[in-house]
Amino acid sequence: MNKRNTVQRTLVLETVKELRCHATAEEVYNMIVKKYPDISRGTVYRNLNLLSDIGEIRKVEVPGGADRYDHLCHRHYHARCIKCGRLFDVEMDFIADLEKNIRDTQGFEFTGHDIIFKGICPECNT
Amino acid sequence: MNKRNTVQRTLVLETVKELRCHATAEEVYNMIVKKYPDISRGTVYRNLNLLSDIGEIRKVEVPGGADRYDHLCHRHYHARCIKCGRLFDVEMDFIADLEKNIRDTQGFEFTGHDIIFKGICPECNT
DNA sequence: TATTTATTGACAATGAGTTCTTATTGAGAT
DNA sequence: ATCTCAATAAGAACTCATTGTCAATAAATA
Repeated sequence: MNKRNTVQRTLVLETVKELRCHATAEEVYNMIVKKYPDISRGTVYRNLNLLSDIGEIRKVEVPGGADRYDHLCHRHYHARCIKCGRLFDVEMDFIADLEKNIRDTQGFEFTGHDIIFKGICPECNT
Repeated sequence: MNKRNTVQRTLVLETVKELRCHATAEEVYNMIVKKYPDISRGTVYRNLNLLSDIGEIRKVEVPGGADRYDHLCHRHYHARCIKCGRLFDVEMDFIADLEKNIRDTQGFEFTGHDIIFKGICPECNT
């Protein structure tokens, strides 16, 4: 099951890099389709997953929204407005060793974490 | 727009309490439907959202998985197995003042947070 | 060049959740 | 106790993001 270099795969990787941080699959698709109209959505999804599996890009799963794909930019957290439901980036240092605080891992092998803050966004707070 | 006490609403609340922590909407629905076969999925979703809006239960949004609903047990964090997708409780002190670390709140009024660890559970790690 | 098989495009299917329409019902007013 | 009517329910249809299926295509290699 070795990987092949396809035009489509290369385009997906290039486009994620080009779009910088947290592009959605749809955004990547829309960008590619301008230059390569025959590409299918499925191919974009498949390659985004494959590229994140082999560590070329990072998948950021977002509750209540489309997954985001980052080229290797800084790790960050998110906040959701409890009124309008929108998601925002939070300016806070990434806590790399948060897993150390877990008392009893119970055999779980931790590989990372997400933090989702909740609150009311400026626009809803009037 | 005042709330009414309906049989269905009561059932949803009772069931979330009964199932203890982090039940999904689907689990709540499956439990209720045994005793009350006419309830609709929509009603369960609507009431879970309503009950969490008024603070009777707590919604835990899980990236890459269905939302969970906790009865008001002690605040705690969760871990999601990236292989089987199941959710586990994590034994770690609640960080009450985590919001203090946010550099620029940008007018956002924070009211809380969730942390979801990722990793591989003991059963999947064999 | 021929062969093998990973990958693609097209699109159906899924999962989670929301929204629509119509009918019903809880609870305050009479 | 009955009336009234907005809140709510049932059930279907829908959205959105994503995955699965499969015949056709095209990289890698032999």
